[in-house]
Amino acid sequence: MAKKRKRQYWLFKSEPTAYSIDDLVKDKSTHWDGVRNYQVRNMLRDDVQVGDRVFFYHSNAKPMAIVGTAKVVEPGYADHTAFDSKDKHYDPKSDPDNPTWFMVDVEIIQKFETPVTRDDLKLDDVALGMAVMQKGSRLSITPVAEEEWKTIHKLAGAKDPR
DNA sequence: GCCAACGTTGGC
DNA sequence: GCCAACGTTGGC
Repeated sequence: MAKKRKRQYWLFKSEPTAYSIDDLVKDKSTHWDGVRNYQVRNMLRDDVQVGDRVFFYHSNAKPMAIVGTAKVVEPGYADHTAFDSKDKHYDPKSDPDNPTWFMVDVEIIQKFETPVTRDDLKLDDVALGMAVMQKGSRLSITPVAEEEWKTIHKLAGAKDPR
């Protein structure tokens, strides 16, 4: 039997005006579409796997915060919004037979009762080390260490369900 | 292949 | 609203 890959952790950014944690609570699961950055594309295509855990982060928001968690339920596949000329993220250069852009599906685990705000994150040494906290960090998806995953659950006063 | 101009992201 | 930090584009 093949050796089981260890679960990995990620942080996905979204502007709540575009898609918020409440939208995910309502939808239960969603396509994480619209990524148009090659570094992030590579992660969605190659690295993000079913069962991986995801922090949902609100960017450009009041407050900016980690607002909940989700899990990956479908690995990277073609982002069909790139093929739709009416879509905001339409990219005529992406060929359906050899797509440029990828997305994954995620499903809600929990919305934190107490979001962990960016200001909170600054006050914790472990949280402060997260990729999303580094100056100039613009990637909409970044890897998260297991220690960071646990620390943020503590800061949220939340359980980390299996 | 270089790099200046331009556009976008996203914190402050 | 400002602007730093990038990523992308296109002329050369």
